[in-house]
Amino acid sequence: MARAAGTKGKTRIQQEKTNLILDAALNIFSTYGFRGSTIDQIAIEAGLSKPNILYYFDGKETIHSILLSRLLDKWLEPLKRMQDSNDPVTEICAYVTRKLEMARDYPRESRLFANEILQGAPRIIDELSGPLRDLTQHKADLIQTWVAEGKIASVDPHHLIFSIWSTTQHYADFDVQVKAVLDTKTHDRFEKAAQHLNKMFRALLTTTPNAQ
Amino acid sequence: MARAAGTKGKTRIQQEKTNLILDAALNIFSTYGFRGSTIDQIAIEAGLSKPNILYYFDGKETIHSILLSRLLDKWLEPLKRMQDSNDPVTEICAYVTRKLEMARDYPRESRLFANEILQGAPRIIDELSGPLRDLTQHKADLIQTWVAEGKIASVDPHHLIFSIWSTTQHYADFDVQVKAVLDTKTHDRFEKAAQHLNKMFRALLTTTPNAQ
DNA sequence: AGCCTTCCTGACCATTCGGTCAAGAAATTT
DNA sequence: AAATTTCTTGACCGAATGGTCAGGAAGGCT
Repeated sequence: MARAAGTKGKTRIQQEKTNLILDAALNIFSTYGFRGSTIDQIAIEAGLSKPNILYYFDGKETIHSILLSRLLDKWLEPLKRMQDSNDPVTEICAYVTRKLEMARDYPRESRLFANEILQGAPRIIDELSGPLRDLTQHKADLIQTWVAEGKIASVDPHHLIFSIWSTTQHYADFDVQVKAVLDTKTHDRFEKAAQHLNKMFRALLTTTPNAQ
Repeated sequence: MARAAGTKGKTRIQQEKTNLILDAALNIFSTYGFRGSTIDQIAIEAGLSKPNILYYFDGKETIHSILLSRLLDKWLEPLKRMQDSNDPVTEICAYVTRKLEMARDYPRESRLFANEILQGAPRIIDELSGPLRDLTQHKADLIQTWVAEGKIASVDPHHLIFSIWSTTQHYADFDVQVKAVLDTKTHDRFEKAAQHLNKMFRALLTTTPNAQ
Protein backbone atom coordinates (compact mmCIF):
# COMPACT_ATOMS: atom_id res chain seq x y z
CA MET A 1 0.00 0.00 0.00
CA ALA A 2 1.39 3.33 -1.03
CA ARG A 3 2.29 5.74 1.73
CA ALA A 4 0.55 8.67 0.16
CA ALA A 5 -2.63 7.15 -1.14
CA GLY A 6 -4.54 10.38 -0.69
CA THR A 7 -3.75 13.52 -2.63
CA LYS A 8 -1.91 15.13 0.26
CA GLY A 9 1.03 13.41 1.91
CA LYS A 10 2.05 14.18 5.41
CA THR A 11 5.76 14.66 5.67
CA ARG A 12 7.71 17.26 3.79
CA ILE A 13 9.24 14.65 1.52
CA GLN A 14 5.85 13.12 0.78
CA GLN A 15 4.48 16.49 -0.25
CA GLU A 16 7.41 17.25 -2.49
CA LYS A 17 7.59 13.85 -4.11
CA THR A 18 3.89 13.38 -4.72
CA ASN A 19 3.72 16.79 -6.37
CA LEU A 20 6.81 16.01 -8.41
CA ILE A 21 5.38 12.71 -9.53
CA LEU A 22 1.96 14.09 -10.39
CA ASP A 23 3.52 16.86 -12.41
CA ALA A 24 5.71 14.43 -14.32
CA ALA A 25 2.77 12.10 -14.82
CA LEU A 26 0.69 14.94 -16.21
CA ASN A 27 3.41 15.64 -18.75
CA ILE A 28 3.54 12.04 -19.84
CA PHE A 29 -0.16 11.14 -19.72
CA SER A 30 -1.22 14.29 -21.56
CA THR A 31 1.30 13.59 -24.30
CA TYR A 32 0.98 9.85 -24.79
CA GLY A 33 -2.42 8.97 -23.34
CA PHE A 34 -2.96 6.40 -20.63
CA ARG A 35 -1.99 3.26 -22.49
CA GLY A 36 0.81 5.02 -24.31
CA SER A 37 2.46 6.09 -21.08
CA THR A 38 4.67 3.89 -18.93
CA ILE A 39 5.63 4.16 -15.30
CA ASP A 40 9.23 4.15 -16.40
CA GLN A 41 8.65 7.25 -18.51
CA ILE A 42 7.03 9.00 -15.57
CA ALA A 43 9.90 7.92 -13.33
CA ILE A 44 12.51 9.30 -15.71
CA GLU A 45 10.53 12.52 -16.16
CA ALA A 46 10.37 12.91 -12.39
CA GLY A 47 13.99 11.92 -11.90
CA LEU A 48 13.05 9.01 -9.64
CA SER A 49 13.18 5.26 -9.86
CA LYS A 50 10.17 3.21 -10.85
CA PRO A 51 9.78 1.48 -7.47
CA ASN A 52 9.94 4.88 -5.87
CA ILE A 53 6.93 5.98 -7.89
CA LEU A 54 5.08 2.89 -6.75
CA TYR A 55 6.05 3.69 -3.19
CA TYR A 56 3.98 6.86 -3.32
CA PHE A 57 1.12 5.68 -5.50
CA ASP A 58 -0.71 2.39 -5.72
CA GLY A 59 -0.20 2.11 -9.45
CA LYS A 60 -0.44 3.68 -12.85
CA GLU A 61 -4.22 3.67 -12.77
CA THR A 62 -4.29 5.52 -9.44
CA ILE A 63 -2.01 8.29 -10.61
CA HIS A 64 -4.12 8.77 -13.69
CA SER A 65 -7.40 8.96 -11.85
CA ILE A 66 -6.01 11.42 -9.32
CA LEU A 67 -4.99 13.69 -12.18
CA LEU A 68 -8.40 13.34 -13.79
CA SER A 69 -10.36 14.10 -10.66
CA ARG A 70 -8.19 17.13 -9.90
CA LEU A 71 -8.76 18.29 -13.43
CA LEU A 72 -12.54 18.18 -13.42
CA ASP A 73 -12.94 20.76 -10.68
CA LYS A 74 -10.66 23.17 -12.44
CA TRP A 75 -12.37 22.45 -15.72
CA LEU A 76 -15.86 23.31 -14.57
CA GLU A 77 -14.89 26.45 -12.69
CA PRO A 78 -14.97 28.91 -15.59
CA LEU A 79 -18.48 27.83 -16.50
CA LYS A 80 -19.61 28.00 -12.87
CA ARG A 81 -18.55 31.63 -12.78
CA MET A 82 -20.91 32.55 -15.61
CA GLN A 83 -23.90 34.10 -13.88
CA ASP A 84 -26.92 36.22 -14.51
CA SER A 85 -26.13 39.73 -15.60
CA ASN A 86 -27.59 42.78 -17.23
CA ASP A 87 -25.09 42.33 -20.03
CA PRO A 88 -25.27 38.65 -20.98
CA VAL A 89 -23.22 39.13 -24.14
CA THR A 90 -20.28 40.37 -22.14
CA GLU A 91 -20.88 37.68 -19.56
CA ILE A 92 -20.67 34.95 -22.19
CA CYS A 93 -17.68 36.53 -23.88
CA ALA A 94 -15.95 36.70 -20.52
CA TYR A 95 -16.54 32.99 -20.20
CA VAL A 96 -15.02 32.44 -23.63
CA THR A 97 -12.00 34.45 -22.57
CA ARG A 98 -11.57 32.50 -19.35
CA LYS A 99 -11.82 29.23 -21.24
CA LEU A 100 -9.26 30.34 -23.79
CA GLU A 101 -6.92 31.40 -21.01
CA MET A 102 -7.22 27.95 -19.55
CA ALA A 103 -6.32 26.41 -22.88
CA ARG A 104 -3.29 28.68 -22.98
CA ASP A 105 -2.19 28.20 -19.38
CA TYR A 106 -3.17 24.57 -18.83
CA PRO A 107 -2.71 22.79 -22.14
CA ARG A 108 -1.61 19.58 -20.44
CA GLU A 109 -4.84 19.35 -18.53
CA SER A 110 -6.81 20.01 -21.68
CA ARG A 111 -5.02 17.25 -23.55
CA LEU A 112 -5.39 14.83 -20.68
CA PHE A 113 -9.11 15.46 -20.76
CA ALA A 114 -9.28 15.22 -24.54
CA ASN A 115 -7.41 11.94 -24.53
CA GLU A 116 -9.86 10.54 -22.03
CA ILE A 117 -12.95 11.70 -23.91
CA LEU A 118 -11.61 10.57 -27.26
CA GLN A 119 -11.27 7.05 -25.99
CA GLY A 120 -14.81 6.91 -24.71
CA ALA A 121 -14.25 8.49 -21.29
CA PRO A 122 -14.11 5.08 -19.59
CA ARG A 123 -12.93 6.57 -16.30
CA ILE A 124 -15.06 9.70 -16.11
CA ILE A 125 -18.27 8.86 -17.91
CA ASP A 126 -20.10 9.11 -14.58
CA GLU A 127 -18.72 12.60 -14.03
CA LEU A 128 -19.91 13.59 -17.48
CA SER A 129 -23.40 12.19 -17.05
CA GLY A 130 -23.63 13.62 -13.54
CA PRO A 131 -21.97 16.86 -12.43
CA LEU A 132 -21.01 18.04 -15.90
CA ARG A 133 -24.43 17.37 -17.32
CA ASP A 134 -26.18 19.05 -14.40
CA LEU A 135 -24.01 22.14 -14.48
CA THR A 136 -24.34 22.44 -18.24
CA GLN A 137 -28.10 22.10 -18.04
CA HIS A 138 -28.22 24.75 -15.35
CA LYS A 139 -26.21 27.21 -17.41
CA ALA A 140 -28.18 26.33 -20.54
CA ASP A 141 -31.32 27.28 -18.65
CA LEU A 142 -29.73 30.59 -17.73
CA ILE A 143 -28.85 31.27 -21.34
CA GLN A 144 -32.38 30.32 -22.32
CA THR A 145 -33.80 32.97 -20.01
CA TRP A 146 -31.57 35.56 -21.64
CA VAL A 147 -32.96 34.50 -24.99
CA ALA A 148 -36.51 34.63 -23.67
CA GLU A 149 -35.93 38.11 -22.27
CA GLY A 150 -34.59 39.23 -25.62
CA LYS A 151 -31.22 40.09 -24.14
CA ILE A 152 -29.35 37.94 -26.63
CA ALA A 153 -30.20 36.54 -30.03
CA SER A 154 -31.96 33.21 -30.26
CA VAL A 155 -29.44 30.39 -29.90
CA ASP A 156 -29.43 26.77 -28.85
CA PRO A 157 -27.81 27.04 -25.41
CA HIS A 158 -26.24 23.59 -25.43
CA HIS A 159 -24.72 23.96 -28.85
CA LEU A 160 -23.50 27.43 -27.98
CA ILE A 161 -21.67 25.90 -25.05
CA PHE A 162 -20.27 23.16 -27.27
CA SER A 163 -18.98 25.80 -29.64
CA ILE A 164 -17.26 27.61 -26.82
CA TRP A 165 -15.67 24.43 -25.52
CA SER A 166 -14.50 23.27 -28.92
CA THR A 167 -13.11 26.53 -30.24
CA THR A 168 -11.16 27.34 -27.11
CA GLN A 169 -9.83 23.89 -26.33
CA HIS A 170 -8.77 23.56 -29.94
CA TYR A 171 -5.85 25.87 -29.21
CA ALA A 172 -4.58 23.46 -26.57
CA ASP A 173 -5.51 20.07 -28.01
CA PHE A 174 -4.58 20.80 -31.62
CA ASP A 175 -1.74 23.15 -30.84
CA VAL A 176 0.68 21.21 -33.04
CA GLN A 177 -1.63 21.64 -36.00
CA VAL A 178 -2.29 25.29 -35.25
CA LYS A 179 1.42 25.99 -35.10
CA ALA A 180 2.10 23.98 -38.26
CA VAL A 181 -0.54 25.90 -40.18
CA LEU A 182 0.33 29.35 -38.84
CA ASP A 183 4.03 28.59 -39.26
CA THR A 184 6.05 31.75 -38.69
CA LYS A 185 3.21 33.87 -37.35
CA THR A 186 2.45 31.73 -34.31
CA HIS A 187 3.78 33.94 -31.53
CA ASP A 188 0.57 35.84 -30.86
CA ARG A 189 -1.87 33.10 -31.75
CA PHE A 190 -3.72 33.32 -28.44
CA GLU A 191 -4.26 37.05 -28.74
CA LYS A 192 -5.49 36.67 -32.29
CA ALA A 193 -7.68 33.78 -31.21
CA ALA A 194 -9.14 35.85 -28.39
CA GLN A 195 -10.03 38.67 -30.76
CA HIS A 196 -11.51 36.32 -33.30
CA LEU A 197 -13.59 34.32 -30.82
CA ASN A 198 -14.80 37.44 -29.11
CA LYS A 199 -15.93 38.82 -32.43
CA MET A 200 -17.58 35.58 -33.45
CA PHE A 201 -19.61 34.98 -30.32
CA ARG A 202 -20.52 38.63 -30.02
CA ALA A 203 -21.80 38.54 -33.59
CA LEU A 204 -23.81 35.40 -32.91
CA LEU A 205 -25.36 36.76 -29.75
CA THR A 206 -26.24 40.17 -31.14
CA THR A 207 -27.73 39.20 -34.48
CA THR A 208 -31.21 40.50 -35.01
CA PRO A 209 -33.87 37.78 -35.23
CA ASN A 210 -34.62 38.61 -38.87
CA ALA A 211 -31.00 38.38 -39.94
CA GLN A 212 -31.35 34.70 -40.70
CA MET B 1 7.55 -9.21 -46.17
CA ALA B 2 3.82 -8.88 -46.29
CA ARG B 3 2.12 -9.93 -49.49
CA ALA B 4 0.03 -6.82 -49.80
CA ALA B 5 2.43 -4.11 -48.80
CA GLY B 6 0.70 -1.58 -51.01
CA THR B 7 -2.81 -0.37 -50.38
CA LYS B 8 -4.29 -2.53 -53.12
CA GLY B 9 -3.79 -6.30 -53.15
CA LYS B 10 -3.98 -8.29 -56.29
CA THR B 11 -6.04 -11.39 -55.78
CA ARG B 12 -9.67 -11.39 -54.71
CA ILE B 13 -8.76 -12.68 -51.29
CA GLN B 14 -6.08 -10.05 -50.85
CA GLN B 15 -8.54 -7.32 -51.68
CA GLU B 16 -11.15 -8.63 -49.29
CA LYS B 17 -8.80 -9.31 -46.42
CA THR B 18 -6.83 -6.09 -46.62
CA ASN B 19 -10.06 -4.10 -46.61
CA LEU B 20 -11.38 -6.18 -43.74
CA ILE B 21 -8.23 -5.65 -41.73
CA LEU B 22 -8.02 -1.93 -42.42
CA ASP B 23 -11.62 -1.49 -41.38
CA ALA B 24 -11.10 -3.42 -38.17
CA ALA B 25 -7.87 -1.54 -37.51
CA LEU B 26 -9.67 1.77 -37.96
CA ASN B 27 -12.20 0.72 -35.35
CA ILE B 28 -9.51 -0.19 -32.88
CA PHE B 29 -7.00 2.59 -33.52
CA SER B 30 -9.65 5.30 -33.46
CA THR B 31 -10.97 4.03 -30.15
CA TYR B 32 -7.78 3.22 -28.26
CA GLY B 33 -5.07 5.20 -30.02
CA PHE B 34 -1.93 3.70 -31.47
CA ARG B 35 -0.21 2.53 -28.33
CA GLY B 36 -3.49 1.48 -26.76
CA SER B 37 -4.33 -0.84 -29.61
CA THR B 38 -2.93 -4.33 -30.04
CA ILE B 39 -2.65 -6.51 -33.10
CA ASP B 40 -4.64 -9.14 -31.22
CA GLN B 41 -7.52 -6.71 -30.80
CA ILE B 42 -7.46 -5.92 -34.50
CA ALA B 43 -7.30 -9.62 -35.33
CA ILE B 44 -10.32 -10.41 -33.16
CA GLU B 45 -12.22 -7.44 -34.57
CA ALA B 46 -11.49 -8.68 -38.08
CA GLY B 47 -12.21 -12.30 -37.22
CA LEU B 48 -8.72 -13.37 -38.21
CA SER B 49 -5.66 -14.69 -36.45
CA LYS B 50 -2.79 -12.46 -35.48
CA PRO B 51 -0.27 -14.08 -37.85
CA ASN B 52 -2.80 -13.68 -40.59
CA ILE B 53 -2.84 -9.93 -40.02
CA LEU B 54 0.94 -9.89 -40.20
CA TYR B 55 0.72 -11.89 -43.41
CA TYR B 56 -1.00 -8.98 -45.12
CA PHE B 57 0.75 -6.10 -43.43
CA ASP B 58 4.33 -5.58 -42.34
CA GLY B 59 3.35 -4.61 -38.84
CA LYS B 60 1.25 -2.49 -36.56
CA GLU B 61 3.03 0.68 -37.57
CA THR B 62 2.38 0.02 -41.26
CA ILE B 63 -1.33 -0.48 -40.80
CA HIS B 64 -1.56 2.71 -38.82
CA SER B 65 0.30 4.82 -41.34
CA ILE B 66 -1.78 3.45 -44.22
CA LEU B 67 -4.91 4.53 -42.38
CA LEU B 68 -3.45 7.95 -41.68
CA SER B 69 -2.37 8.60 -45.25
CA ARG B 70 -5.74 7.49 -46.61
CA LEU B 71 -7.39 9.80 -44.13
CA LEU B 72 -5.54 12.95 -45.06
CA ASP B 73 -6.83 13.06 -48.62
CA LYS B 74 -10.39 12.66 -47.48
CA TRP B 75 -9.83 15.20 -44.75
CA LEU B 76 -8.64 17.98 -47.01
CA GLU B 77 -11.26 17.46 -49.69
CA PRO B 78 -14.07 19.54 -48.17
CA LEU B 79 -11.75 22.52 -47.84
CA LYS B 80 -10.43 22.06 -51.38
CA ARG B 81 -13.97 22.36 -52.66
CA MET B 82 -14.40 25.82 -51.16
CA GLN B 83 -13.88 28.17 -54.09
CA ASP B 84 -14.44 31.71 -55.16
CA SER B 85 -18.07 32.67 -55.44
CA ASN B 86 -20.39 35.62 -55.64
CA ASP B 87 -21.90 34.48 -52.36
CA PRO B 88 -18.94 33.79 -50.08
CA VAL B 89 -21.11 33.49 -46.99
CA THR B 90 -23.02 30.60 -48.50
CA GLU B 91 -19.79 29.15 -49.81
CA ILE B 92 -18.25 29.12 -46.33
CA CYS B 93 -21.42 27.81 -44.72
CA ALA B 94 -21.49 25.03 -47.28
CA TYR B 95 -17.99 24.13 -46.20
CA VAL B 96 -19.13 24.06 -42.59
CA THR B 97 -21.95 21.75 -43.55
CA ARG B 98 -19.65 19.41 -45.46
CA LYS B 99 -17.26 19.29 -42.54
CA LEU B 100 -20.06 18.53 -40.10
CA GLU B 101 -21.31 15.78 -42.35
CA MET B 102 -17.87 14.27 -42.32
CA ALA B 103 -17.85 14.34 -38.53
CA ARG B 104 -21.21 12.58 -38.60
CA ASP B 105 -20.38 10.01 -41.28
CA TYR B 106 -16.71 9.39 -40.55
CA PRO B 107 -16.27 9.73 -36.80
CA ARG B 108 -13.63 7.02 -36.71
CA GLU B 109 -11.43 8.92 -39.12
CA SER B 110 -11.91 12.09 -37.12
CA ARG B 111 -10.88 10.38 -33.90
CA LEU B 112 -7.90 8.71 -35.51
CA PHE B 113 -6.75 12.12 -36.66
CA ALA B 114 -7.44 13.72 -33.29
CA ASN B 115 -5.51 11.01 -31.49
CA GLU B 116 -2.54 11.61 -33.72
CA ILE B 117 -2.58 15.39 -33.35
CA LEU B 118 -3.10 15.23 -29.61
CA GLN B 119 0.04 13.21 -29.22
CA GLY B 120 2.13 15.67 -31.19
CA ALA B 121 1.42 14.32 -34.68
CA PRO B 122 4.70 12.34 -34.73
CA ARG B 123 3.73 10.50 -37.89
CA ILE B 124 2.13 13.31 -39.90
CA ILE B 125 3.86 16.46 -38.82
CA ASP B 126 5.35 16.76 -42.31
CA GLU B 127 1.90 16.54 -43.86
CA LEU B 128 0.71 19.30 -41.54
CA SER B 129 3.62 21.61 -42.24
CA GLY B 130 3.44 20.85 -45.95
CA PRO B 131 0.20 20.10 -47.83
CA LEU B 132 -2.14 21.10 -45.01
CA ARG B 133 -0.35 24.35 -44.37
CA ASP B 134 -0.22 25.22 -48.07
CA LEU B 135 -3.87 24.46 -48.71
CA THR B 136 -4.93 26.37 -45.63
CA GLN B 137 -2.83 29.36 -46.62
CA HIS B 138 -4.34 29.25 -50.10
CA LYS B 139 -7.89 29.24 -48.79
CA ALA B 140 -7.04 31.87 -46.19
CA ASP B 141 -5.90 34.10 -49.04
CA LEU B 142 -9.21 33.50 -50.78
CA ILE B 143 -11.12 34.47 -47.67
CA GLN B 144 -8.93 37.52 -47.34
CA THR B 145 -9.92 38.67 -50.81
CA TRP B 146 -13.57 38.33 -49.84
CA VAL B 147 -12.89 40.53 -46.87
CA ALA B 148 -11.01 43.04 -48.98
CA GLU B 149 -13.86 43.16 -51.47
CA GLY B 150 -16.31 43.76 -48.65
CA LYS B 151 -18.21 40.60 -49.43
CA ILE B 152 -17.91 39.30 -45.88
CA ALA B 153 -17.20 40.94 -42.57
CA SER B 154 -13.63 41.37 -41.46
CA VAL B 155 -12.31 38.16 -39.97
CA ASP B 156 -8.97 36.49 -39.41
CA PRO B 157 -9.05 33.81 -42.12
CA HIS B 158 -6.89 31.29 -40.29
CA HIS B 159 -8.78 31.54 -37.05
CA LEU B 160 -12.06 31.32 -38.92
CA ILE B 161 -10.86 28.05 -40.39
CA PHE B 162 -9.76 26.85 -36.96
CA SER B 163 -13.22 27.63 -35.62
CA ILE B 164 -14.81 25.62 -38.40
CA TRP B 165 -12.54 22.67 -37.82
CA SER B 166 -12.95 22.66 -34.07
CA THR B 167 -16.70 23.15 -33.89
CA THR B 168 -17.49 20.49 -36.46
CA GLN B 169 -14.99 17.87 -35.38
CA HIS B 170 -16.12 18.33 -31.82
CA TYR B 171 -19.24 16.34 -32.66
CA ALA B 172 -17.11 13.36 -33.67
CA ASP B 173 -14.19 13.57 -31.26
CA PHE B 174 -16.17 14.53 -28.15
CA ASP B 175 -19.29 12.60 -29.05
CA VAL B 176 -19.32 10.80 -25.71
CA GLN B 177 -19.38 14.09 -23.89
CA VAL B 178 -21.97 15.60 -26.21
CA LYS B 179 -24.25 12.63 -25.65
CA ALA B 180 -23.67 12.66 -21.91
CA VAL B 181 -24.57 16.33 -21.68
CA LEU B 182 -27.55 16.23 -24.02
CA ASP B 183 -28.73 13.03 -22.39
CA THR B 184 -32.21 12.15 -23.67
CA LYS B 185 -32.32 14.71 -26.43
CA THR B 186 -29.39 13.39 -28.43
CA HIS B 187 -31.16 11.89 -31.42
CA ASP B 188 -31.11 14.97 -33.64
CA ARG B 189 -27.89 16.45 -32.34
CA PHE B 190 -26.36 16.75 -35.80
CA GLU B 191 -29.35 18.61 -37.22
CA LYS B 192 -29.36 20.98 -34.26
CA ALA B 193 -25.63 21.40 -34.59
CA ALA B 194 -25.98 22.20 -38.29
CA GLN B 195 -28.55 24.87 -37.58
CA HIS B 196 -26.52 26.36 -34.79
CA LEU B 197 -23.23 26.43 -36.68
CA ASN B 198 -24.87 27.82 -39.77
CA LYS B 199 -26.38 30.60 -37.71
CA MET B 200 -23.13 31.31 -35.92
CA PHE B 201 -20.87 31.56 -38.94
CA ARG B 202 -23.47 33.44 -40.92
CA ALA B 203 -23.70 35.95 -38.10
CA LEU B 204 -19.96 36.30 -37.93
CA LEU B 205 -19.56 36.81 -41.66
CA THR B 206 -22.40 39.29 -42.04
CA THR B 207 -21.75 41.58 -39.10
CA THR B 208 -21.33 45.19 -40.06
CA PRO B 209 -17.82 46.56 -39.52
CA ASN B 210 -18.99 48.96 -36.85
CA ALA B 211 -20.76 46.27 -34.83
CA GLN B 212 -17.62 45.58 -32.83
C1' DA C 1 -6.12 -35.00 -61.32
C1' DG C 2 -1.76 -32.94 -60.32
C1' DC C 3 1.05 -28.96 -59.59
C1' DC C 4 2.06 -24.51 -57.97
C1' DT C 5 0.98 -20.48 -55.60
C1' DT C 6 -1.45 -18.26 -52.14
C1' DC C 7 -3.28 -18.32 -47.67
C1' DC C 8 -3.48 -19.54 -42.77
C1' DT C 9 -2.10 -20.85 -37.98
C1' DG C 10 -0.10 -23.11 -33.66
C1' DA C 11 3.87 -22.71 -31.38
C1' DC C 12 7.44 -19.96 -30.22
C1' DC C 13 10.66 -15.91 -29.17
C1' DA C 14 12.40 -11.40 -27.34
C1' DT C 15 11.05 -7.36 -25.29
C1' DT C 16 8.33 -4.40 -22.61
C1' DC C 17 5.60 -3.32 -18.83
C1' DG C 18 3.12 -3.11 -14.34
C1' DG C 19 4.16 -4.39 -10.10
C1' DT C 20 6.72 -6.77 -5.87
C1' DC C 21 10.21 -7.37 -2.34
C1' DA C 22 14.05 -7.58 0.57
C1' DA C 23 17.51 -4.96 2.11
C1' DG C 24 19.99 -0.82 2.55
C1' DA C 25 20.21 4.57 2.97
C1' DA C 26 18.31 8.75 4.97
C1' DA C 27 15.47 11.26 8.05
C1' DT C 28 13.42 11.84 12.25
C1' DT C 29 12.68 11.02 16.99
C1' DT C 30 14.09 9.76 21.57
C1' DA D 1 24.03 8.33 19.68
C1' DA D 2 20.85 4.97 19.43
C1' DA D 3 16.43 3.64 17.96
C1' DT D 4 12.71 4.09 14.91
C1' DT D 5 10.47 5.42 11.03
C1' DT D 6 10.56 6.85 6.37
C1' DC D 7 12.49 6.63 1.98
C1' DT D 8 14.92 4.41 -2.02
C1' DT D 9 16.37 0.96 -5.32
C1' DG D 10 18.51 -3.28 -7.73
C1' DA D 11 16.87 -7.47 -8.83
C1' DC D 12 13.18 -10.04 -10.00
C1' DC D 13 8.44 -11.91 -11.61
C1' DG D 14 4.35 -12.88 -14.47
C1' DA D 15 1.64 -11.22 -18.09
C1' DA D 16 1.09 -8.88 -22.36
C1' DT D 17 2.68 -7.70 -26.79
C1' DG D 18 4.92 -7.26 -31.49
C1' DG D 19 6.66 -10.24 -34.44
C1' DT D 20 8.63 -14.88 -36.64
C1' DC D 21 8.51 -19.40 -38.75
C1' DA D 22 7.77 -23.98 -40.36
C1' DG D 23 4.45 -26.54 -42.08
C1' DG D 24 -0.12 -27.49 -43.44
C1' DA D 25 -4.70 -26.06 -45.83
C1' DA D 26 -6.99 -23.95 -49.51
C1' DG D 27 -7.33 -21.94 -54.04
C1' DG D 28 -6.19 -21.56 -58.81
C1' DC D 29 -4.26 -23.17 -63.14
C1' DT D 30 -2.96 -26.71 -66.78
